[in-house]
Amino acid sequence: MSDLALSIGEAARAADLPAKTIRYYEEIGLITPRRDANGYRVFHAADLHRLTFLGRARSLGFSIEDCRSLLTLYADQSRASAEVKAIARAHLDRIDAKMAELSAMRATLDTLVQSCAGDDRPDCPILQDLAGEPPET
Amino acid sequence: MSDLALSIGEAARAADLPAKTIRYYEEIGLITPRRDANGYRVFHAADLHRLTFLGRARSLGFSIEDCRSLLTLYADQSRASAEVKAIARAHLDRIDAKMAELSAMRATLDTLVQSCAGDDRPDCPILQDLAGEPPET
DNA sequence: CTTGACCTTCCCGTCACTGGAAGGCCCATT
DNA sequence: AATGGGCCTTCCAGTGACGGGAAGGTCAAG
Repeated sequence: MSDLALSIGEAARAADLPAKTIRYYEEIGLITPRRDANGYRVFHAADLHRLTFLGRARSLGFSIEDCRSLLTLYADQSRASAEVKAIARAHLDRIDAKMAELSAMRATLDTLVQSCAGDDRPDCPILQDLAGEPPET
Repeated sequence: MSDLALSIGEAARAADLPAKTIRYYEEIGLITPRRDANGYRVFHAADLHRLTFLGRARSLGFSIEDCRSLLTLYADQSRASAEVKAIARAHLDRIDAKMAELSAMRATLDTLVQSCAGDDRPDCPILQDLAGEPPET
């Protein structure tokens, strides 16, 4: 039952988000803070709650649209946890795909870096690979 | 000694890059194909070589600016392989950082997904976590 | 009354493209 | 000669999720 009312700067500090990001979230309809008589945004406890929710979800890599869905589900008392889980699992799959991609890049790059002398001579297996020349065996 | 001369569509097929991407690379100065009398771009062997180089470098995740540097080094016969290696190693470090970030997300998400029943009931540890509620022990 | 720290909106830039519109060119068929 | 289809050209706008910065309003302190 607090009558907490914060300015955007205070909300930014409290939610550990840049004020710019908070304005952006309002612009795309993720939050709708009230306005004071002077036009300043006023953030109450519920707004702060949504902001921290967003900060946490974004830090887990959920897209903005995922966040929008998750917030909707969060507010819906009659939700099915299966819906939440489906979003999370889809995101997990994207993460796995990205990691596989990075892992493949990493493996190739690491091999190339290992094989390059890295001195002041011009010979470079990295450039050779990029140029499509077969590696010397 | 071939007098190979390809249109952008042919070059796109040969280099396995979208024509749009090739035009973009020209726009930002990565390639400078000649022009035919009718204004059409004409790609010769050297252009194709640069395009495949770019395709390979991009597929390894190098940024466009990295690619620009790598192409310059490739063309510079008096380069030091150390310069190439430095770019590659910096990129490797970025990949490692990204993978670590994804890995951390993945671990948290996986735990949450595992703990969610995923049925038609509303109770959801994923939402609880996002909302900042401590997990039930 | 001024200073300085806030706040407001608005617009541009990021990165590496992608999509689409409007129009020109070329070859083949009718 | 006209038409059709498939190329090609340029230009403009949008993507995701903000960040930078300008121009100006507001407010409490000194």
